[in-house]
Amino acid sequence: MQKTWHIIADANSFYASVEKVFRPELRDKPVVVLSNNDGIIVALSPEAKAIGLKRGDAYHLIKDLAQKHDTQFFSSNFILYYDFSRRIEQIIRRNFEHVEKYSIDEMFITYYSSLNVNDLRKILSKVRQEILDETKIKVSFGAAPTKTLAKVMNQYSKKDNRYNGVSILHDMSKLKTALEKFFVGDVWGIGRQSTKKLETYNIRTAWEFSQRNDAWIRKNFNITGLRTAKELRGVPVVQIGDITESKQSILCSRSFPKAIENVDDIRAALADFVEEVGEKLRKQQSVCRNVSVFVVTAAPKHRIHGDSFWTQVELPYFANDTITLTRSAMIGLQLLLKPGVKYKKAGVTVTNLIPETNLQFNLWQDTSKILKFRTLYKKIDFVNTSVGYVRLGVQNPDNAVHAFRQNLKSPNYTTDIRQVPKIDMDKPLKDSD
DNA sequence: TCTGGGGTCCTAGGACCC
DNA sequence: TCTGGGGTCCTAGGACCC
Repeated sequence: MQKTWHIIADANSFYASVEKVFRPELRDKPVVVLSNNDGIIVALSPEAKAIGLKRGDAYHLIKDLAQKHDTQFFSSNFILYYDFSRRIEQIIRRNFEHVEKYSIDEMFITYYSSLNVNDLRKILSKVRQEILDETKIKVSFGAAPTKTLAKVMNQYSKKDNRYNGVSILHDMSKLKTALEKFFVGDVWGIGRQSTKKLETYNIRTAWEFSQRNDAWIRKNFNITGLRTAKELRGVPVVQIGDITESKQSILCSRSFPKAIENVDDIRAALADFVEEVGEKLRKQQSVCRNVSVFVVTAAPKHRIHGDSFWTQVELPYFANDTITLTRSAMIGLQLLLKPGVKYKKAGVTVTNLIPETNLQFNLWQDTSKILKFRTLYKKIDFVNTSVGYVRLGVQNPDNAVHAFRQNLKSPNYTTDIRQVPKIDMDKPLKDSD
């Protein structure tokens, strides 16, 4: 009989594993990847977890301790990680028909099959080995009748080496056992707030949560919580959007390495962010109607976070050219900035997106100007992706005070010919090379 | 000196309509 | 004494994910 399997493929400690690929001498060492500006930990190898480091720890606070354990730090190198993500995706797609990319290191597979559990295990193990051979990245598989249960099984396969990276829930009589040992806060869809609330009801395991009645769950955790509970019971209800589909909003924001007070510097930073957003918008062939701008002030001494201020500007027409977007963003920014205040972060979001082809004009609009901008930016995008560097006057590329601090970045080994790993031809090759 | 960034979905409440 | 009812759309903010 044909069965529907939901399978999640998830790369282990993805960013840290990618960094290790090119630095084999770090194989058994703690490796940590830092956020932009080398601020906090965003990924860590198992060895780094073992010495007590956690995702979210501030670099400057754990640096000394970590270095005692010979930890290697890296600034994040997204070009490199995206390239590996793409390679892994290709291998999965050549093996399975229904694949949804869920994040940079996760893919959901829907698999319709009458295979028995052992044959399914063989297939997943084979694909896992292909990925390991071709990219040197370890991927874990979890398979179950629902996506949420697949994520549960995936965690089991990651935590326990005996699974060899493949864990399948095929026998629903084993469901209770699997969920009774599973902390409710680790369930996909149950975050910090819900975990806290569940604690007050004395609910600690995924099993206890799943056994509550629908009305109670709906009341306390709304429709999302109810969906999670149903999935835990084995009823598939969760749908996800593939991240490769068109986005509904596009955001670019950045913390500054140093707080900025100068208005022109903030404007230049925001203009850069708008440009990035515009490029992404045009790449997915959308136009937007709203541009939101936000700024975050530098935090007072006794606080970690500053205050954040936000405003939204409606464009006169749906647009995706950087000139129109920048003009509106600057109007928004002007409303937010106060003299004498230092800012730590700024960002811009475009919302209310529709496909470019749906673009409608008002009767009284000067459409020739709008179309001129669109054509202009097709050309600018071409120039910028090939040889050139076309920017608006408000941007200030030679003096970007908001440039990242990235002191620990690895080379773009796989995407930049000048940065490919070099082999020293004077040294004799060993078998291990 | 120093603590990412980029998304999605849901809901309550307000505005507005008849 | 008593102060409609029902519907839609939009928005801000919260919770969650990686």
